[in-house]
Amino acid sequence: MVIMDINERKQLADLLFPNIKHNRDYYEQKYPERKLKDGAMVTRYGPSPTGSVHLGNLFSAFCDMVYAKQSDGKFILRIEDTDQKRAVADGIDNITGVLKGFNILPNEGYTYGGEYGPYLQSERTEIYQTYVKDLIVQGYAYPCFMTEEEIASIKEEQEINKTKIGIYGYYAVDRDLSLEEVKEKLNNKEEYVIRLKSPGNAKKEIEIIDAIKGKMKFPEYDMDMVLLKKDGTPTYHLAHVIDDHLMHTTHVIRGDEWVSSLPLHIQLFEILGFNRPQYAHIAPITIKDSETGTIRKISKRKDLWAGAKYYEEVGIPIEALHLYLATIANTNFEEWYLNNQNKKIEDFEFSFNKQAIGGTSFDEAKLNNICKTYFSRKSGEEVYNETLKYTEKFDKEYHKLLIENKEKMIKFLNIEKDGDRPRKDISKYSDVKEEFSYALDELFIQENYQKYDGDKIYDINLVTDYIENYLNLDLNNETWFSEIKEFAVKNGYASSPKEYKNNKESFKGHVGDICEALRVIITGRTKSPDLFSIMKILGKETIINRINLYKKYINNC
RNA sequence: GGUCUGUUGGUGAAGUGGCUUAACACACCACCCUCUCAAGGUGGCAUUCACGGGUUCGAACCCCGUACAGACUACCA
Repeated sequence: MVIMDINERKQLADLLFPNIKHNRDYYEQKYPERKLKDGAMVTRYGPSPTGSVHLGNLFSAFCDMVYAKQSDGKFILRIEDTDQKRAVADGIDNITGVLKGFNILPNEGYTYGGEYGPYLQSERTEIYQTYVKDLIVQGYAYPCFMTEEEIASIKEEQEINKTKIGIYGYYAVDRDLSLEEVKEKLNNKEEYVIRLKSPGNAKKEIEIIDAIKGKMKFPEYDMDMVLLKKDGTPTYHLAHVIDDHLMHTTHVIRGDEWVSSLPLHIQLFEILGFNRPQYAHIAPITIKDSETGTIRKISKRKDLWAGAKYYEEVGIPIEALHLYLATIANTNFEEWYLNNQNKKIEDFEFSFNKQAIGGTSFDEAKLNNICKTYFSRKSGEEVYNETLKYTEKFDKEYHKLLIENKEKMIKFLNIEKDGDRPRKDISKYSDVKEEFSYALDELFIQENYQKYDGDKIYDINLVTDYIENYLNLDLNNETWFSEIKEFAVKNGYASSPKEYKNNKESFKGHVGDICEALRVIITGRTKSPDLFSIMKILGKETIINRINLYKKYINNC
């Protein structure tokens, strides 16, 4: 075995990369240190355009944004598209579109521009190769001609021997090929990858401090990992190290599926002579599988809510989703927000040591509750306007009705909004149509008492008498209620449920029963927001029409 | 098989050796308020922090072992 000397390595490097013009100093100068204030974090989100975006991606990008923003740093969007095989048409547009749609806005990167581009890894091949060329000269990388079959049989052997799987030490057969041998293989047009010639010793231990997970110990990395693939494009590992160095990332926030490759990344930073960023590995969003009972990562296929599109389609407000992401990002956010109801997410100081270490389970009920609270704090007009944006895209018919009935709808949406106990009955934009189906005649006629789930038939004469002869829509709520009590008493009903309960034989029922009849006839359901408010908005004429509608309904029964 | 990381009520979780008779929120249940619902109020819901050992005057918190779960172990990211 002959180990190449420096001159041979230089020859090899030129042989392998004849077209690389620049040396690494060129890039080091091209991408100088950023001029940011002390403590500013430079974060980056690096999606690969392989399909639809899911909640976990959104969460990761959200964290990047929040930490950069609060420290007056930079949040970079870098597209990690080095694997052409996995690329999906429109993948990139989809990602940028979804991020924008969810109001997660990078301040530098692909489509956002900046001084540290290109931000598409597929356009950075020359940069990666420049550094790899240098690594070959340094003796830290070499061409490996092993075929897929050879590697597979090594893996098989390692499985049988129960040793560590991979290409390292004894198994790295092309590690110390002589220059002549390499030339010969090259002449034979043998295909090759460039592998790291790892200087690590697995018997030694390294310690790494992760901003979220804390102290972690690993054996030193000793595998000859692929740096450049057969087609000359980099693997994730190489691209990560070079990009984050050149873009001056200060904090690598990424999913914790990467912690296992941390020793590799650390080693790459070392042999390349780069300062390394801080790492913050975030826990994946998990779910307890209802079938198996086990905890697993969320899955776009199995979990409806896992896909980013779901939130848009169903009408979850972006801000509410941000609130939810913030509560899973920092464990103390929820309580803070409860105590600081009028503050915004931006006012909260996120910190890595308040970030969950284990998997964070998705809690749909909690999201729902956050949404309800969100809606309850919005005025009727705000809810109207936001709903309009939603229906424009997802419910054209209803959208038209909303526009035609703006004033009226806002009034409905404002029912029981004032005071410190606003209604909490809407959790998403699509609920508006559902919850206020009685508001508009067009919808009500369609629905026509189908929602009524009881089997009572209400006294039409009593209701008609009340509406025609007693109802005064100019009153306020309290006087209205005392009047309907009087009406109840006049007709042999008790004025309160309590009174009725104590003396059932003397009454036909109580005010509540009359209200129930009114409610069902007017709204088609046994539950509704404040009845008098609804009647006021609807007006006497509409109410009378509904009584007639109810008559028809009864006759058909 | 190997490496790494986790394991606190129905759920999300707080907790970094004495302030913990385990916070808070969601869910659930009961009662109250009440014309229905939503909301609100009051109370209930882990005698115990996966299990077994150890260190300590003292442990959910530190150490060791076991079990279980998750991630990685690709020329994918």
